[in-house]
Amino acid sequence: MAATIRDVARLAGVSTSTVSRALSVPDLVNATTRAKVQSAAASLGYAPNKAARGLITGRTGNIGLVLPDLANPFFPSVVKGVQSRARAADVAVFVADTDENDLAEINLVRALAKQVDGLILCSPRANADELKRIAAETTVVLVNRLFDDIPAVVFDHQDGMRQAVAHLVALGHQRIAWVGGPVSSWSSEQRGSGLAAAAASQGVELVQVGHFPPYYDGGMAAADQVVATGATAVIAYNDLVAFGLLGRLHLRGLSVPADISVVGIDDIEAATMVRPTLTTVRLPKQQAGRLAVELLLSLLDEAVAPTPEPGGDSPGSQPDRARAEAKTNHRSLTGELMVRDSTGVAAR
Amino acid sequence: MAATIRDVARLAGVSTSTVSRALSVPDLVNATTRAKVQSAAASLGYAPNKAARGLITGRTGNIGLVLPDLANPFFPSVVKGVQSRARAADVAVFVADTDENDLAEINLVRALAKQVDGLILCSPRANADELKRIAAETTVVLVNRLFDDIPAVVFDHQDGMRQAVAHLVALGHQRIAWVGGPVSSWSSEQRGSGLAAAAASQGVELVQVGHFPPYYDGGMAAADQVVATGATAVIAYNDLVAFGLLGRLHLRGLSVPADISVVGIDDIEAATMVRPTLTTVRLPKQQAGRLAVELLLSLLDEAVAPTPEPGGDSPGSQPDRARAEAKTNHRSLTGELMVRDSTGVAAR
DNA sequence: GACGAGTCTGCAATCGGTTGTAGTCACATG
DNA sequence: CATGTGACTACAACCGATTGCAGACTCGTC
Repeated sequence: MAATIRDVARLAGVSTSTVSRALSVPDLVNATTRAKVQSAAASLGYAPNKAARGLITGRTGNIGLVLPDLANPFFPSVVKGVQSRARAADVAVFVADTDENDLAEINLVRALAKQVDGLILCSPRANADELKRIAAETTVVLVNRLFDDIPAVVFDHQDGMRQAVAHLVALGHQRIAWVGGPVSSWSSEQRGSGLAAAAASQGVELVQVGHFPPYYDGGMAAADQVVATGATAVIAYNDLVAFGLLGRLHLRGLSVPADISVVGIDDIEAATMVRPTLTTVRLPKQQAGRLAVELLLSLLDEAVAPTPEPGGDSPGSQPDRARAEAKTNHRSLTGELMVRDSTGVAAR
Repeated sequence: MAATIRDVARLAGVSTSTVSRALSVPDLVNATTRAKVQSAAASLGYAPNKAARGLITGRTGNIGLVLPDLANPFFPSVVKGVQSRARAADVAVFVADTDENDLAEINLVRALAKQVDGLILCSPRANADELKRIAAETTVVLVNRLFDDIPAVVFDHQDGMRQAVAHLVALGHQRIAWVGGPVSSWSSEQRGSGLAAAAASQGVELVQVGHFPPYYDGGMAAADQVVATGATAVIAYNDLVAFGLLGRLHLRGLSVPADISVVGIDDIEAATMVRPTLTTVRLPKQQAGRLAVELLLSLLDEAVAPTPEPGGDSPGSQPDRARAEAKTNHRSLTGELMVRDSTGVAAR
């Protein structure tokens, strides 16, 4: 069906090796030969077979993207970022949805790992040991999770939470509820501790109302507990949970923000579609996706053209530099508070 | 790194061909040999290299899924359906988002086509000629679009629109507005004509207010024209557009459903998160995805073990049966009206 | 005990590329 | 004119699997 390198070679009157070189390392072949080959290739619409190339080079030109739940609008944004960047580098992206299931997650990772050059794990639920093992046998970039020295792109939750708390404090809130996400979620932990720090430094009370599924229903389930805390403002693990809070609060006849202020995290598109529109911390999701790809690609390049063995000739020297280098594999993106209608001056 | 077939062969004390057969066509090898091979393979954690296999078999074990916009929650649902079914068949899925851009669409298709066994095109925007060409050079299944004999999974918009109109008629609405989607959208056309038919047969007036982008902003833009028509009810191209209508109507101080009823199409999750909750036609999105994969896989099987040439021995005979067979490549799924708070008895 | 039939297994070619190595050729130099 | 040099290009092995074909082996039968 498709043209092979042999077809091109025949048409150009050269050998297949010359074709291969003319197309991948043009400097190695004579200019006139190169031109012949290139025009032959063009006229046949030749494109090298990725599988065949991968067989010999050991690289597939594909990457994998594993995430918990495509139905959560947070993730499609990341996917878009990943795709746009990957496309520019001419690599294709396998996308896999784990349905928030950590078992499915490691199975998918295992299955994908063999077909890709590297993997991007977005908000992985896997535990530390599994993560460690995965990273040991595959090139991996984490998004929205930090673990050891595994390269990662994360959001600066400390800062995001600080912004949210500052906003609420300015509105007079003194007692803020926090609706946590899944226990296995790194970002939930980060957001929680970021909040705790922010609340402490800004002199307000923070009360956690537990862990809830990161869906609308999770927010519904949390709402009554939030009300019971007597807090005048609540920060939700993510926007979906915030929506659930809004829904249940409305059912109970409580008015937002008059009776209670609600803050989300993520800034998914729907945040401006609900009423009241949702005050939330916007995370640069697409950018995270793009950065993750860049990080991954640079790691892959590095692997093929390895930098001099760290400490190879002078073992133990410059440990600080080594650590600093490792640090550069962690990119932190800051969020931005979007103030909308769901927050107002504290009740009472 | 990973174990190859040679490693297994060595460990089992047989040749690579025996290993290959023992694992793929077990009947061909002696039971004891087979057991030896299988345990060797298991102990090495052997899994055949897909690229190498693909090289000789011509099949990659991958499929591609192309869709207009992952940010529209309609599509992630389809993706989920596709993935769950594909995973069961051990095929991996490339996902590509075209950003509603028909040019990007054909480029992506072209790029993907070489790396996959088949393609699922979801709500493709490509025109007829391009579609024809694509289908000619790749195994393709369409979702949410019908064209010629290309295998497809579609939704029965006739019926969905009939349900929506019946609901509105029962509420006393006599003049219904229709907010169309993109002009290049097949489903918009279908929904429009389905509506026209339903309105005619049920004796109510239908007024189209043009074509709008399938986003929240499209609904915002359409709302004022809808109001100007004097219609007491409006059906939107999809839920996102309906949300936009709700938003703009609210801004204008109109109350839904007291002043005007709003109906969406899709039933994305957010339909129950907005206020008022949205009456909408639920489309079985995941099922569509699953069916599309099944259709695609069966077509691929067929291609490898082709059925007797249609009309080969008795040309021209049984044209009806042939046509009926072609028809079986079109699956139609019916939607279901979800009545919620955005529809009520007609104003006045 | 030899031969035929029937099973099973191994050899080797093949898929479409890449790449180390050896060979060709033109040219310049002694 | 013979030889050395450098710049290209062709040959062939190889990546990891699959598969047609032929050889080996077992067993039953005459």
